[in-house]
Amino acid sequence: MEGSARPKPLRVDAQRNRVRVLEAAAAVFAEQGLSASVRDVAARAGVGLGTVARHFPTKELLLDAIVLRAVQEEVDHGNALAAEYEPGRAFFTFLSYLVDRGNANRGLADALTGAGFDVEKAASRADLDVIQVLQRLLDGAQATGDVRPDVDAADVKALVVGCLARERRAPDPAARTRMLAVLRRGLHVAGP
Amino acid sequence: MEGSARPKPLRVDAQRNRVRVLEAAAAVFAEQGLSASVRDVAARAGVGLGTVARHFPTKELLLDAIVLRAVQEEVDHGNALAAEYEPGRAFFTFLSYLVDRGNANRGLADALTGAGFDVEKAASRADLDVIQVLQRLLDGAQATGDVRPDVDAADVKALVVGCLARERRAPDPAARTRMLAVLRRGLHVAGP
DNA sequence: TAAAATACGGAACACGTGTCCCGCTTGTCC
DNA sequence: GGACAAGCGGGACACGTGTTCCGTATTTTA
Repeated sequence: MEGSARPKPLRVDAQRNRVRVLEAAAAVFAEQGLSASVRDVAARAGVGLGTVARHFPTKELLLDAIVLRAVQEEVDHGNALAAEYEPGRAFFTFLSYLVDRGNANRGLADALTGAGFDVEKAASRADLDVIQVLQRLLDGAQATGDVRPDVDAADVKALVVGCLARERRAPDPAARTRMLAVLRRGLHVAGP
Repeated sequence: MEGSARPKPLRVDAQRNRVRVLEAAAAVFAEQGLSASVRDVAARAGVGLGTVARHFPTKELLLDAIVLRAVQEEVDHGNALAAEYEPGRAFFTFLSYLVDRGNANRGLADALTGAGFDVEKAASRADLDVIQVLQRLLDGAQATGDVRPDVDAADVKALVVGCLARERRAPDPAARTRMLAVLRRGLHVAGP
């Protein structure tokens, strides 16, 4: 009830360019992070600056379009995990998933960190949604005694940010495994 | 063999201004992070832009002066801990110290993260020194079996960055304690 | 196919920031 | 105390980046 109820449909070339801009923006932000310039996006899309600006009058709106879509995928994945696995496994699998995604996409890592993009402000839903899903999975894992009860979702998010910081320069799957193992162990409830 | 062997000693007002600039820079970078502007530093010091630029021709040199000094303190503290406590305690105390410092000084947190300052490049000694001390303390704690043997200093540094990310918006001593507890537990060797 | 509406490209502008420069001031030395 | 060197302030410049604007090109519609 939004994209189809517009007063006037976009011209075909405008539709095509909009898609191109979105694809280019996704690629550029994934590679360079959210501080990449709008010029880079326009060049990658093969369009002029004005075209980008018309579809997304402000860089923040362009970031919203990209980041919100990606975050929605994360939220969906988190909910799917919650439905499929028992709480503890769902939670820790989601952690691993977040780390993988953040390492593969610098823009997402930036969004999680809050670098160059105030997630809580304009695109408020974005970060909060990740936090909310994280909280939901965390609640489940804490209820079953799989995770120590004192930590909250913001703690977990920060730990994920730490994992992303590890591979910022040189990707290293072994390090990723180690970091996640430390998190797993650190978050587990103290044994008897 | 450096500050006193200059061809000509600085004029007294130049010496005074140099100190003022350094103090202002330390304060501004601590508050705003390393991306704070040189103009802010000059204004805080009560001097003109030219004065800052003469003493530190480039922002990078100014950052070096501030960051290297602060990092040196951290290194010294780490070495003192190594001398005073047994390895495990020295290591975990140093972690706590790094987190406290990073939370109290946004510039140091930026330096640790590598935000707005390529520590490994010009001021190479800076970050590497923290890494080295961390590695030294870590080696000791691993030798005594206090810390799991697979992690390296870069892993630990990244985890500290994660702790700093937690309090970036709103300082929260309770969260800090929790995060450090998670780290402690996560880094401990697996029990029998 | 011709007229009107719509979109395009990229130059121009605004703004923040690091760096450079020069006329004036202040400290130093005889 | 006067001459000269050294330092000072802050305006000017260079540069990157987000945003705006308008003459031209393309699509839509009658």
